Amino acid sequence: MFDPIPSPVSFPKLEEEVLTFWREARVYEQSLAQRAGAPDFVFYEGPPTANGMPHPGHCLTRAIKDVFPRYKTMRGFRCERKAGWDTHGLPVEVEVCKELGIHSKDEIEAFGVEPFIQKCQASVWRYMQEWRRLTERLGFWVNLDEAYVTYHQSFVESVWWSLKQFYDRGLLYQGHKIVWWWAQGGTALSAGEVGQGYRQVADPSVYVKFLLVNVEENDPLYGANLLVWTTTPWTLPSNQYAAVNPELEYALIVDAHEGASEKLIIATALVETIANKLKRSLNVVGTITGRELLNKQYLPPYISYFKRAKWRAWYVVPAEFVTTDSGTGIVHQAPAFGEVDYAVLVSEQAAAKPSHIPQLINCVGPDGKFTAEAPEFVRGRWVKDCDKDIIRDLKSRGLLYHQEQYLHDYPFCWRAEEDPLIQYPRESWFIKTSQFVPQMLGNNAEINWLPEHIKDGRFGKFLESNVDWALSRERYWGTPLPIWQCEETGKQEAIGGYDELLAKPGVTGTEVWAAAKQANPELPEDLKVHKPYIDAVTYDSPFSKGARMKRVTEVIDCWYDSGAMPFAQWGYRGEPTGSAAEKFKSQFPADFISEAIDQTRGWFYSQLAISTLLWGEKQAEGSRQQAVAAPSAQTANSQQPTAYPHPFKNCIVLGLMLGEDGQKMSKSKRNYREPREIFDKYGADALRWYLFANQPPWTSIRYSEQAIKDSIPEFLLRLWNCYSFFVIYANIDGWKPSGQQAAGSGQQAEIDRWILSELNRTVAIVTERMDAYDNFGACGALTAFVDALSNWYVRRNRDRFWASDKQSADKIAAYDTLFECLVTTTKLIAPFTPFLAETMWRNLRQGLGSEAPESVHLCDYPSAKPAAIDEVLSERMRTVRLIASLGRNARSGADLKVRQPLARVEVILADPVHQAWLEEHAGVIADELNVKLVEFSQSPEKYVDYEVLPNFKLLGKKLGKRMPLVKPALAACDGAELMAKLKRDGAVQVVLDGETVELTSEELEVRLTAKPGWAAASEQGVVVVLNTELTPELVSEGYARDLVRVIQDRRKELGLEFTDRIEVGVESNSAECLSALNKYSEYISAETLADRFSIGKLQDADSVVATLGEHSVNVFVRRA
RNA sequence: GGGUGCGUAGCUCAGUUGGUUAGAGCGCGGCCCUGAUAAGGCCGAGGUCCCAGAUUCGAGUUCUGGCGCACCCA
Repeated sequence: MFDPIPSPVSFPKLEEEVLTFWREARVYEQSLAQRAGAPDFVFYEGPPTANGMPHPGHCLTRAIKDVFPRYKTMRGFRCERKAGWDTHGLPVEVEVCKELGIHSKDEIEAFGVEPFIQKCQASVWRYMQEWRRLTERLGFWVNLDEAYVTYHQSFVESVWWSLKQFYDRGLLYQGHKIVWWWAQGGTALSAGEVGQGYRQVADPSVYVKFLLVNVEENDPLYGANLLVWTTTPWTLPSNQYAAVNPELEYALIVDAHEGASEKLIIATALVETIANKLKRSLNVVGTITGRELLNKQYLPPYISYFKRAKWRAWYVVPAEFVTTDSGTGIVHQAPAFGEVDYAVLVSEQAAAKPSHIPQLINCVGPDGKFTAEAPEFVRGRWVKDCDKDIIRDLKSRGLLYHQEQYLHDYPFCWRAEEDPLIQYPRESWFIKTSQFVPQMLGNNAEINWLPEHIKDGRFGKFLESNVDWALSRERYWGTPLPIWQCEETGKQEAIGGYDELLAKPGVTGTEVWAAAKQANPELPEDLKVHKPYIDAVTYDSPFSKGARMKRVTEVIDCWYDSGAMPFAQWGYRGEPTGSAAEKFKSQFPADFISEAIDQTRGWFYSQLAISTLLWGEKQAEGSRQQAVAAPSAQTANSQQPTAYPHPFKNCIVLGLMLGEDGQKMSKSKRNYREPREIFDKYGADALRWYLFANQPPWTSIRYSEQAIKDSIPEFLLRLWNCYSFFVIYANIDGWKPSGQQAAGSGQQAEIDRWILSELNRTVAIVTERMDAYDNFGACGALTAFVDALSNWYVRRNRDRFWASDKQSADKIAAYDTLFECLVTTTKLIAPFTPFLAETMWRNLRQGLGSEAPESVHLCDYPSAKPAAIDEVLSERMRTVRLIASLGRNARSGADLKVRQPLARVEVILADPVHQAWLEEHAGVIADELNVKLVEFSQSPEKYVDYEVLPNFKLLGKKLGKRMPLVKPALAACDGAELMAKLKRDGAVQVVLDGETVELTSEELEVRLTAKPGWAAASEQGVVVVLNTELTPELVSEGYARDLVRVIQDRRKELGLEFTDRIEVGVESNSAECLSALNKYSEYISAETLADRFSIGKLQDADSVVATLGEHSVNVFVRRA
């Protein structure tokens, strides 16, 4: 006996039961233990930040991360799934600041770094429970209990180890970086934060004259001014260069107005635009190329306020970014306040002699106020407030040529809305990733990206434009940068671990941590490698006697943490042996990772960059490349290079999930539902199936509650109904599996052979698709199979299950077949909808004997039996289904409902190849269409027109340009004649361009259409014609079928069991009708399990009124 | 401004190496079937496959240029 199926089914409730079972039976652990010694399938969890509530978009990520490991496990691999948490970074600090009601770094310092980071550590887990719950409830199997955590000491030390490798190889250096700077708060903002703060504002746009100097008197440029454009007047005191595009043409103009005359240089293309602005004409007296302007010196607007050393400034430099879209074609350059400007300085520095390297001109302090080097009238003032005064000053000195307002988007601080951000140079630590672009590209080339365009598209392009990784952050809660610096000489060294630090000579400062721990024993040990405790640890400088080594103050970008997880999750520090080394080696590189597309520059990059720099490429036989990680003297335990790709081989890049309104998901807009609500209402499987089956995972997906809901009837419920049907009747009949699979003998019913063929075809497709990481394709095959099972196999075979002889071989074969289909399907769907699969399995396995695993997730994935696949049979059955469909279509057109039996249908096939087989199976068609006779017409001309069409695909190559002539030439012939000739000779001749061409039947396609006037339907070379004549016998039988239906409805209404016997009575004014029913009383009784069928009232039974044809009938039903 | 991706039915999306009648689901209207079924089937309305060029005998599909949207970068 199988357990009876609850009705109506509640998937969420079943899922909760499954969760309990998984937990209690430790099924995940078993699934791993079972694969001990099996080949590893390596999965990396990209660490989420448990610093916000999870939303449906996270469900997609977590579902995709689940389905492939489950699949691979069932396919025989061992797939450990170590969870991870990303715990460092500014977002955590901001959360804590919010809680404390503070904003700036000063306020954090005032609060105290020590309690601050303690709060950060405690705050990281704010939403942990939600994340755990989501993970578990979604059915994402991952080892949460042994998750890696980026603030843990072992993780931090692993990161230090890798940074030490880079430092020792000269890949970690200090430099400047232009950042978006919140001057009032004294902090840089990340790109994401900057993006949040853009607002449209009007800024002054000024055209300023820079007089060319050191020009010969006879030079046409003598006395000329560069007309320079800027929208940030406050940067003019820090002017360093003027940039032109060497490829552009510039005009020397003479502007005479108000009695004066001045010589100006502007881009030729902009002369007219500027003249229009001034509302006067400008006289072009000569032209000069941008290239010729290079290196010309000019007088900067505020020269006297900056003390220049021996290096050069204030001359014309080339810059490709200069365009004629706006301005003057000459751009003021203040490298301190713009990333592109800064790049110009860097290239000038590179070109300069070592003794004359230009330095950055910057007369603004980190507080956003002008310094002593600035003109006196702005000193000490906030730069943005000085725009007007500077403009006034320029005007009074005759340097201002033109001024206007300029509308543009400008970023403000998202935490202090009134504070505009400025670009500002900060000292920063960099990793020299740009040196490794070829290696990173080589590594990338070997990765299997899904979708493929990521490789050479977004990700590849990003790698090509690689700039050095700005690693450091002037913040508090992050992995401390492990560089200690000599306070005397400034010399530095990297430290690769806490123990290494403690082993240094003359170490002091550890007592700071010890004291803190004593004061608060609850403090996690992990904090001792964090600020401020680690900063307190100093040691004797090897560089200068008596000096101390102190740590630099920075922490690192938390993206580095995430990218280091392939080794840091095990705390691996390059040891050749030991447990961390073993774990690392067996779990590197990953076979599979997945995140959304926003991780292109995030985790995908951080992993690839770190891995490529650390391990390079193993040299293949005859490889053209040197391994990049060649061991050097300083890195004695440097790692062996690894073959590309690493650290991941296959990566599914998910699309972003949008809210119900197509906008970004946002809590405030309420454009999505909390995952928990979805689980309670529809269940995790419904959500998972929606995510897997509705679209390829990389398309951006619009959250749709309706679509989640729809996945229940479309797939889950349809399968469930097949399963439910099986259990109901198997229990009624006391069926027990024979232990043998459905018989493969010649005796096997064709339809059984058919569904098993479909089943095996499905298995083949699903495994092939899943091996290619295509869950969408796999789901499509599963949907098609469940449809075939439900809407053809089960429906067509109900009679076999209802047969009264419980031991009939045919009945048992039907059970065997359906059982095999269900068991196999259950395993097939297990990775996708693990809960439904488990529920079905736990019941069905009772038919499999005691050896059957207790969980479907402990089973091996089915493999296709090629011998069971019969493509010809598939095609034949498709034709049967097509005929049935056309027959119903024809009935509908003739207004003849299916319950009305008809005498005959005629079927006409354009291609008779399967006709003989179909004739043998005419019974199925007759039954489906409720007709007495199915004929395959030999003389169909009276019903159909033939249309002979060319097979374009085949003929296109053969005929080329004559192709368009074929269709009209064929249409001009009589279709029936062509058809006859084709049948006889296998080919026909047509004349094209005066030339006779022979076309074989293979090169032609014959279409049939029903002639008008018949109850007929046609499609794809098949016509079905109904005989619509109704005899009194047929009408009577129709009444009987109608009545059966009424009685069945009534049984349901009365809540009778499937097996209950009943008594039936009917009364009617129509003697004709009653006699018709009486004639079919045996049929009616058999169909409805009636012990007695009588004309007249039944006592103790309410009647229902039914309409049979024209007649009204009272029907009585009661339990026998 | 640059890069990447996407524009197919009212909505959500499929559409294989180019092949001549462009599909599915939902929704809408009508009908049918059903003692496993919260299902299922049939019919109907609904499409300038974003636009324009090019290649080709033939383009939703390939190429070029626009337009629109999204994301990333500036």
